[in-house]
Amino acid sequence: MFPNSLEERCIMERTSVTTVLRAESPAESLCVKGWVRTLRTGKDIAFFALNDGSCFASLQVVVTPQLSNYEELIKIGTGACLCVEGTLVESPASGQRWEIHARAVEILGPTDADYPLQKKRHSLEFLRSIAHLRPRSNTFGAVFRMRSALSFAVHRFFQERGFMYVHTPIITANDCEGAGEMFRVSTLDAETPPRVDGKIDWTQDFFGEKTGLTVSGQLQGELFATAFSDIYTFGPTFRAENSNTSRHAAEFWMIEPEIAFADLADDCRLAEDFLRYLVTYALEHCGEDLSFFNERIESGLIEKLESLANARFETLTYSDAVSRLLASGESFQFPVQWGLDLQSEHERYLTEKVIGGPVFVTDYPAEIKAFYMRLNEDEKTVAAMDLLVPRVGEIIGGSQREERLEILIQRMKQVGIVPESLGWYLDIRRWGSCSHAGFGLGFERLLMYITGMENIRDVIPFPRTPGHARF
RNA sequence: UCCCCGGUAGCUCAGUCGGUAGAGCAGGUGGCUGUUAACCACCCUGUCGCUGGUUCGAGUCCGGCCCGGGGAGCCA
Repeated sequence: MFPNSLEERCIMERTSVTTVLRAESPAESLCVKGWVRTLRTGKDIAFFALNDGSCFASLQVVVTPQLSNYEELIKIGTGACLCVEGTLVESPASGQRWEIHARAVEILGPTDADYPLQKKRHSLEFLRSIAHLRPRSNTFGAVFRMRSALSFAVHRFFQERGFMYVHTPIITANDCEGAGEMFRVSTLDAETPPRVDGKIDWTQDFFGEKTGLTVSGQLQGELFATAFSDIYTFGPTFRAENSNTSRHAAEFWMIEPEIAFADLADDCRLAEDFLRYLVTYALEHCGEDLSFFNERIESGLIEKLESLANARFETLTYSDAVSRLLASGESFQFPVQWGLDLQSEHERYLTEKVIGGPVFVTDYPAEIKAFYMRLNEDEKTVAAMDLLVPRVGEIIGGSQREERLEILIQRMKQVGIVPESLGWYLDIRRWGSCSHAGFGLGFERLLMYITGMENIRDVIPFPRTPGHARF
């Protein structure tokens, strides 16, 4: 197509910027491809900062008028895509160790004056409005490299421990999981759906019943835990809540391990190991990106993460937590009283002031927790746990599950769920039931904690929130 | 969904008491430089979110709507 073009000659031997920057010695000839972040041009010399996303740093390309297309090159704009072939040498100037002296530069994709990204600081809101271009910015480059690295770390943690990865369904007919509003999945004609007695006849829908997008893989996860002992899910989750906050999205990714032959203490130990592993992984493998977040996004971030990685995780019962809050003398906006759920301000006070580190709050009143959590001996509380960390509050929520059939049925009736509608879930308790436990971690909330980003939309490649499904 | 704040050039923002719109960056032209978000000079850039109203006159004051941000609720 382009015979003898530089691009064609380079295809087999492109070197990533991250590889080039890790070089031990100079190289006579190599080829890099990427997008121009900033450029400084002059009559006798020009500098391009070339970035290919393989790492945070850009590679300095030095271009001189000896190149036949020099006049054309110094007219390119930020964002142009280049193929550069040249010599890798140690940089004589400060600011970078290596630079490439170009022998040939081909403009693979030019830009024009309309290219929205400039070599200046943009607001996160503006970048969000051009979600298709923001991965080329420093901040989002770092965020999405981090997202990829931590996804891998999640799998590595569980796989190293012999957990089985299970794909729970995206489409589900469980309308009573109680975890939030579901998106409807239907092939019925929205204009004129079939009706019986004025009501929509879902039996004529694609699946023969009312279905929606999953709000949690936990129930199916429990099934697999009672066959494979230790399992985890890690997949997309959907909530149709009209909540417009910096911490909620309509589509997000959730991690839900489920372990058989385990009680609440085992569950807490797993959650502690997991969080410590992920934070340590980030510190060990994402140093360059973390330094950027530490400098530009959240000052003190690395110190916060190191402190968590080395912290002792305390445990406090809900009853003790309420007593400690009442005894603190602190005036809170929301009331503290046994039986009421802890508010965000209470959670942060507990982890930041009372404990001064990560803390599990356990054994909540049954009335404020889900039906599947195991009823304690006192018959007032359930074996639930929330892991609270400084600056964020709740980051993990889990429980030991109710494995006793009669008690589970009773709890379902109390909260208005028809037991027959979840017959398949009850069957676990009917045949070969065993104690089991698990927890849920919102992947984006973890990312927010580790990167310091304050809006959930800024850690999702293409965020979906009420009124927004563009790109 | 509720409460608070905001919307001015491509971007970030200023705009006094209501008197007819401005700076930096980006873009263009030229100069200069082993440069580091380079620098210097000149040039270009506007439906002041939309819509009604008050006024001789509205970016500025008032109502409605749209969009964005923060907080709350719900939760992960």
